[in-house]
Amino acid sequence: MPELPEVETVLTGMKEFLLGQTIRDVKIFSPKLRNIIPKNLRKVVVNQRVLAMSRRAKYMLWTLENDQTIIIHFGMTGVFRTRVRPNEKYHPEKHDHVWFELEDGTELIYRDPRRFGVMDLCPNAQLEQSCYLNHLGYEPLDRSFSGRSLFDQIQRRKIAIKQAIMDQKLVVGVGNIYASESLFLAQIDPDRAANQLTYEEAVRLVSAIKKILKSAIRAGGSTLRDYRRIGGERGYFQASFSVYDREGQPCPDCQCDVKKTGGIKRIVQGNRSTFYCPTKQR
DNA sequence: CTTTGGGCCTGGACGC
DNA sequence: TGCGTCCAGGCCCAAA
Repeated sequence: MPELPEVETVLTGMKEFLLGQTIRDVKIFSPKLRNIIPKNLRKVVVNQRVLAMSRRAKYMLWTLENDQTIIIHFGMTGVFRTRVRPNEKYHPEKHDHVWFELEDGTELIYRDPRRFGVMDLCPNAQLEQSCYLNHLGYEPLDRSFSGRSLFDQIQRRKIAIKQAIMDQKLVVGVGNIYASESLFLAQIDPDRAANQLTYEEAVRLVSAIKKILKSAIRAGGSTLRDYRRIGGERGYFQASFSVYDREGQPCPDCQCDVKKTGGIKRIVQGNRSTFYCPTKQR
């Protein structure tokens, strides 16, 4: 469950019941995710209050009283679900990896079938220098991420612009879906070399990225397969996709004869699917 | 420095 | 029904 809008939506949902609460217990069922969950997680976390919750890139961060932070990344298929005051004891289901119990009895379960996610600890003071955060680029919704900053960053990049905006060293949080959608809104061909964009195109692209991410957050993210909000609800931004996963269909306000043009095209860039409209995107 | 390709994992859809 | 292949929202790292 991956990109920025999904992480932001889950963060907002989880703040409502986790922020300010004390973690009463933790159990790890399978420590092997992308990295090994630290053995001392339980020891470090139990009886600690969650003082702050935030997001950096696609990472969710829980700041504890003891100046430690829990770092969580959902990989491709990570989800949290809750159980509230269950009558029967919890038995882990397939792919349940970590279980938290809160002071009010709420149980929080991390599930991740493909185990590409991350759960780790880091002292607050070292968080920015940690291997997870130290190389990350601009937050796309920050004012500092502008047409100028993107334009400057891509001057030496010959890769396709679509791959450039998915590079977390440049700008974070933009994954495969929102990269395609942003490039459609900016009317830029995803296969253009990054350093061939004009300044005006960079401005247009940055404003498209911000607009797409904000409206996806308002829609609670996109649910294609695994992603769910904390209460199990689906996001509904997928209903607003212009091009993603719509190969052969007309794009919004399409004036073409789709029988002739073939509609939206799917290409592969860096082993990932890209969807775009060859007529509108140049 | 940048770029490319492989690897990490499981499950679902599809063709035969 | 079963088997093989391909595909999936992310990220890291070695090698060129």
